[in-house]
Amino acid sequence: MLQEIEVNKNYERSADVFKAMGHPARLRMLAALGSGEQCVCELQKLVGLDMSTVSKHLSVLKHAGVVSSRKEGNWAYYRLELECVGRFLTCIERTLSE
Amino acid sequence: MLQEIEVNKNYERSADVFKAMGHPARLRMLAALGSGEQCVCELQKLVGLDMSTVSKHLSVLKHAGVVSSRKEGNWAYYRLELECVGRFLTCIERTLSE
DNA sequence: TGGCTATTTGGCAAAATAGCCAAGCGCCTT
DNA sequence: AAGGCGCTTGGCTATTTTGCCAAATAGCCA
Repeated sequence: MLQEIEVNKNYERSADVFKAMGHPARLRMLAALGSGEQCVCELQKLVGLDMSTVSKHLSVLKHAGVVSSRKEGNWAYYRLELECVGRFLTCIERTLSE
Repeated sequence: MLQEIEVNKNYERSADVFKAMGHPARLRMLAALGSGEQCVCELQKLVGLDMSTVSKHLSVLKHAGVVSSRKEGNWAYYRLELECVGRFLTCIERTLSE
């Protein structure tokens, strides 16, 4: 069943959320964050990109409101803010595999 | 509640879905398609962009598997394929408004 | 056939994005 | 204080995306 969706609305903010998630590395990091917060160093190992690139990716996600971060000593920990990511990702994969 | 998300997986395809949805005009058209299929001409009036631009936007969505299309006479009708869009959009808006 | 309509495609310029390296910042340890 | 570590920021280039116009395609109707 489809829900009621408003057409006459500003979709800028929501589009930013989608855009933020529209990158394989960012999506993989979000998947990892699904099981709890992670430091940048772990996420960097996961995606195998330059640390600075990872940092910028995370900043995109943070700006869009998908994740939040906290500092602890030298480390920065990122956490998922959008709790429905997993469900939607599952739905996408189910649809794609049809 | 978060679902189990696999980390070691190819997120290229899913990322393409998000990327496709990551544009205000495309998101607005998807919102419209939430209440049933529409011809390109209607969607064009909705977003107010050049017809050719709208056509390209729709082709992005179709390529990603978010919508499908059928031809009938002069018209092309587009339909939503990803049924969870509405739910996710609602979740995003709820999260953004916190 | 010819003209009209709806849509798609090609091509282009402007803007946005992704990746790296180098440099900077703040905290920690010595 | 000095150096190391984790992370972020600045800057650059290469690539991708967006939007328009113009042209092509295809169906409908007189």
